[in-house]
Amino acid sequence: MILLESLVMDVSWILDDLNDPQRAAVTAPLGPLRVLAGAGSGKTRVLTRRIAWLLAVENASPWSILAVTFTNKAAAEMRSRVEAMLDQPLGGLWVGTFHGIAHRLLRQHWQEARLPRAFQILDSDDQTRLLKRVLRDLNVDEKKWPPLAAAGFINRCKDEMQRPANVLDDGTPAQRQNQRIYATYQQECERSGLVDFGELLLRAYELWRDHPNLLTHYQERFQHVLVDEFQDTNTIQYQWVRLLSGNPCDVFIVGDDDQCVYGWRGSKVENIQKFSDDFPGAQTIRLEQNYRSTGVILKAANALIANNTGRLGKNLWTNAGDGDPVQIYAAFNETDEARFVVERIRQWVETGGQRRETAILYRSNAQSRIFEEILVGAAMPYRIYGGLRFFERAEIKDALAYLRLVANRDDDPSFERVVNTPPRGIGGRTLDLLRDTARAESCSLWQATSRLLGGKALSSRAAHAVRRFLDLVEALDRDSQDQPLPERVSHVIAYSGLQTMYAEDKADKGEMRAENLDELINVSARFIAHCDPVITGADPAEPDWLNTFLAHAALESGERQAGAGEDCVQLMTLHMAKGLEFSLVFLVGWEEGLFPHNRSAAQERQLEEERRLAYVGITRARQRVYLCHAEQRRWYGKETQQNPSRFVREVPEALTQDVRARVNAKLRPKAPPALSPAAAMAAGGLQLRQRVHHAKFGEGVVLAIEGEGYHTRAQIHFPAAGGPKWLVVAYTKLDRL
DNA sequence: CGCTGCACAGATAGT
DNA sequence: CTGTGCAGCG
Repeated sequence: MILLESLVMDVSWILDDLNDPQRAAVTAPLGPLRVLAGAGSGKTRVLTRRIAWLLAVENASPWSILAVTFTNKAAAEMRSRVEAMLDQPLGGLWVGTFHGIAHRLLRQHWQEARLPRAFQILDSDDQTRLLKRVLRDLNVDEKKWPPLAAAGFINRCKDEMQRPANVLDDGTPAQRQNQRIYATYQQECERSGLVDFGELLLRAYELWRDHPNLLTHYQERFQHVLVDEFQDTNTIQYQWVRLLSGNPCDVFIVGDDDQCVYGWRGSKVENIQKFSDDFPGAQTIRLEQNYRSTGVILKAANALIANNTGRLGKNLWTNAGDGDPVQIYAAFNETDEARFVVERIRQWVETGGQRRETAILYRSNAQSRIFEEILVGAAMPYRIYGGLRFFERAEIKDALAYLRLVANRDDDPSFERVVNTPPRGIGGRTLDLLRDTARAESCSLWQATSRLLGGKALSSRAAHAVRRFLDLVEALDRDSQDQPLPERVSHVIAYSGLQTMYAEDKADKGEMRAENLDELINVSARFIAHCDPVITGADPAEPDWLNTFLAHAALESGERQAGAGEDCVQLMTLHMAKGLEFSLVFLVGWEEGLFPHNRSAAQERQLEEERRLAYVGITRARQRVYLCHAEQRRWYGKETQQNPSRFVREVPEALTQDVRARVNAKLRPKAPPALSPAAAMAAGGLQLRQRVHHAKFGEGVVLAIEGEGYHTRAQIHFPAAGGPKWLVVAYTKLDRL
């Protein structure tokens, strides 16, 4: 094989730095291939090299390759890596998420998919809002049938490729009710030209299933299909890949069953396990050498994941030495935990480490708050990923709703969202009438409103207000039609009255919201500048920028790149951290109830998924990992006692080291020594901005004081000692200057 | 109709 | 603690 290659051409640039199994995967003969790639074993590298191999050695056209990833970020990175490697843009190459690719197909074949040309995408928030309305229409009590539960049911159905008609009737009233809600919701979506995330996949699947000529076209075109993170595919994604891969097929899938953490979204770890059954002749290659972590980190991760059953099994190993033990820190409470972490990062930076090489990983976003607070206090640059994203902000959704109405008048959720935003005198009564009419005539709210305006049903005052709204949207459309997108966005924000409404809102966040609206204009301008119509599915000849942008807003989480270049501590959920690596990793909140989460601990299947998440967390670390848990934590505003997570115990003791809580131990409330009068005076007498002297740190200034009595801590900036320090006042001798 | 204030429930993860 | 829903007043 090697000999043959050297005769044909020099392929060392593709294969040089690969180990044997990696090379075997990259150069494998065409046909179904499964690569089981452990954490840190060079998975992404193998995928990108395989694409390069197909292009350079197998003479594949970029046109014939489809690569699927799970996040937009991963897709963008893969494309740029391959393009960099081959030193040329590869326009014909399709790289994207399942949702992105499905969307592109539906835009291109909207007629065959029986969708209106300007169909819009519902994000989960939109979906829940729409469901609330559906539940009201069906007279279902929201208390008994939470909209979120209904959304869960519908999404599960779609993930399992079930239309309302083929939902299994198990005879329970609950199932019937859910089915009824699903059917009504679906009708509403159809009428409004709306497609939710699950629908994107299901429609794309049905598009091919019901149009054999289209399917054949794509089967012939995509000779080579590559799927990353295959362990996270759900039923419909799996079937979609099967449908696309004709026979013979070249399907190259990469995944790690131990990193399947999206079961809640319908992903099936079985998919990667049964691949070899469904794709005859499939070969399997295991990548087991880890290039990322120390021996101790790998052993810890291996020991933990060994508690799971039904794994495909692999044995991760490394050439690297053992390295430091896993550090375990038992914090008093969440504040102590955060202080400890930030202090250790400060030490890391002090000894020459980079902040961007450190990560704080938590189970749920709510945990980020306290870290943010402490990081701000320590003046340490940080970046939080996830949380409330740009396109999810209320003011942005308002603006997008106007834009969506401009694109498609029948978009009922958008209509409802802004019909009275800013307030123009359209209240609940009027809206009820509009809804009833729409329902009675099976038409959209927009159409119902137009009809009502022709009759006498509306009071003259309501009719006037409603007419103003319709005229406004028509005018927004007409007056901005010939403008480029950013001007259009700007026009809509200004003339809809949103800009004024938020600018005049003196309450807490008005000003920031007005700024965000301005930012939306910039975002749309950047979108035009950087968007590749080929990637987003726009018709390159005559892109419908408005629709393309609206789809982008729904599909792309819209995290802001600002500050990405700065050297920042990285904060994110364990889920988001999958695929990333850091030198120093803090895994925080390892407490029963929090991680594993309460709702997952009862069921073995879910517990195993939590364990895989723990595995993902540990294997993110190159050099050193900390497991932190707090004994007490504020939850829902009240203090709760917490026990260490079982996952802490599942790391063998021989690999761990307990961090002795020095200063922090003294803070524990257990039998606190009586506060001496002198200490009380010392604590009470300290003031902000006061200048003090410390025997070791020299002169300093008090930046912050918190706690009271015995617990009082002060943050004091000591220039001579290199920055601010938190001191327990009762234990510190400070001279006031 | 629109606003304010109060009661209440609710938070795992993300395309 | 925070966002949402609903009642009651201006």
